[in-house]
Amino acid sequence: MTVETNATPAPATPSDFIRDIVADDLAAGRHQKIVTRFPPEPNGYLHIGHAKSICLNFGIARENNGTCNLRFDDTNPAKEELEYVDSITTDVNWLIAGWADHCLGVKVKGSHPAPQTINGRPDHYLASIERSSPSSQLSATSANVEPFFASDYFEQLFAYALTLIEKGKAYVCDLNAEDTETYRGSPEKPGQDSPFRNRSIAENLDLFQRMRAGEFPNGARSLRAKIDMTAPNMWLRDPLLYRIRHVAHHHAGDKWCIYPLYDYAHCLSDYLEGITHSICTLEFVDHRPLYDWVLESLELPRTLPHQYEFSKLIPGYMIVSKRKLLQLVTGNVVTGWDDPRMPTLSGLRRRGIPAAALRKFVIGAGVTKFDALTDIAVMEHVVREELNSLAVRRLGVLRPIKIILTNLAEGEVIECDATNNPQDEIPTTRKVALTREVFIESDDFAEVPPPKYFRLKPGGEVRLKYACIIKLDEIVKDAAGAITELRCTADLTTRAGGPNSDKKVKGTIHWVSASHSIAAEVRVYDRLFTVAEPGAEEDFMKVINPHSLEVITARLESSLATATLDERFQLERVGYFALDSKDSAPGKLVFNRTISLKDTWTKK
RNA sequence: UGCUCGAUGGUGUAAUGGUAGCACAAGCGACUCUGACUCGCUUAGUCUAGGUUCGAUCCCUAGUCGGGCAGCCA
Repeated sequence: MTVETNATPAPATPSDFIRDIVADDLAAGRHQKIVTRFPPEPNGYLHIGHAKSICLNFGIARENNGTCNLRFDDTNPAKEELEYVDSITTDVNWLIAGWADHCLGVKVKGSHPAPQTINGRPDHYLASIERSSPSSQLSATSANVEPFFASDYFEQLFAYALTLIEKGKAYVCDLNAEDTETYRGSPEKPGQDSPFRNRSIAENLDLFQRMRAGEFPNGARSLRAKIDMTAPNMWLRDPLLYRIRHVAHHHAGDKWCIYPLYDYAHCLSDYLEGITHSICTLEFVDHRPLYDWVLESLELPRTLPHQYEFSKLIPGYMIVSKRKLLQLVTGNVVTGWDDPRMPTLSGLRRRGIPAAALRKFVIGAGVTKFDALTDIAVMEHVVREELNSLAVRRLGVLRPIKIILTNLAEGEVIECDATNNPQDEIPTTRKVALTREVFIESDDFAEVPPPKYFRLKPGGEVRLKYACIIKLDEIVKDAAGAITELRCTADLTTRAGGPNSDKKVKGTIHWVSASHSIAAEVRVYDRLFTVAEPGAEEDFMKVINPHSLEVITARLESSLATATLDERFQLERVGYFALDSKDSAPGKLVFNRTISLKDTWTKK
């Protein structure tokens, strides 16, 4: 055995203040198994901010051999829809696939918290399905399996409310919304007790049962926690627990006309599922005392979950507010929630961004309590990094300009070997056809070149990648003076294997044969906003980038005709591309540019 | 100004009483049949003032600046 070296290997897993707490709890034996949860409300699409929460909760679960439940926090039927349940389920499955899907907590379809006895005391509990083996496949969409729903706990939540009333810790209040607000006071001024605060337990019990029975109209009464109307923390001034809403619920059906509020339902949902660490964003810090109050007031028999808060992710040049995102959709700034320019998971996926890259980005951003604006360059970096090893190289010209290789005969075809991915350990090749007429990128030619221009210029030479070096002889223009074609000579001795294959030229450019290529629609995206912090703008609609989408008809090497949706391509020297999942069809291909290649020249 | 959370290079994030490290960005260079990738180098930081201590990014006090909270939303 050797003594330990000074070398400190990079930690295999990230470390942050929440993971430290989890590690401490485990070390202290406070929990046998770590259970976290990702609890979206199904009232919209998941976005990149949720990705951070997903990766934190699932990350902690997988690092500790635990479970992370997918739970819909569906306590407000007025705002929620089944469509969102489905899209969220799809997005979560996509993001964790191959990474933490073995930690996904789901339940038997239709199951509810079951009664049990703990130390002689009654209890209710709903565990996630135990996997037969760590690798057994289970997804939220498997047969007879479903995610958790807070609405599955309505019956149990109601029973807990009765208990609270019996303990004198909750009361039915007849104040309307406006008066409730008035009585609550303000941060600097203490509130006043509701005139209904001291109703008898019997009357509260009766009234609450009748609320459930549907005897009262919306807003007529509410169930409130009896805490302290003078508390400095506004959330402790007798917060509402239940409100009357005569509407059907997307998951619970039309069984209920009273619905619990977040602060009451969330902590108890965590408890019922045996959550150990309930992780949310900073705006809930003020709610934590209430979270604890509800659980402690009920004197529950099992170990209580605890809430921890972290700072949400704010990526530069993006907006992550459901309301504003909705404005982009309804205002037709984008084509929908899954528009490839959107920061939604469905948009990012459609754009071609691999889930692994997104994970690397949000995990790399770290977990703190500091309101940080994350540089979008970091995301661009991880996307390129991921795609660099993933994407096969292809030749494609976005904005073609025609070249005539005057020393090649019409119909002559020279086959060239092109590397599919130089990053592979053993790179493979394919054939691309060189013919008399080819297209090159119009950027790769300059009649009046700027300084240090390596590409094609009058009298200059350049290499057509995988083919040979060509020399520009003549620029042909039409009557109006516009360039119609460039006439060049191909030096076939510079082909791979040829006598002059080692000849060096400064520039190597991409190209496609005019006859052996296909036309395809390419959508080139840029950031949606012109400022780093559009969310901080007085009107974010005024800083929308008018050039966020450019639709181009490109010429691509013919092998791309059989491209499939799950493939990723690098058009050499241009960028990374993926087929559009919605608009592309065989014979009418539509590619999305996921991201350009890093360009350290044109920006100078 | 009631409660509450926070402040480390340009950006994000480590270091918990003992050498301020990493990533991205930026700059320079090498390599190159992708001006990509890769590799090397460089620039650049502990909000302020006191205190405790041999020693403070870390602990204490005060201040400054910034965030969050007064839905029958989550």
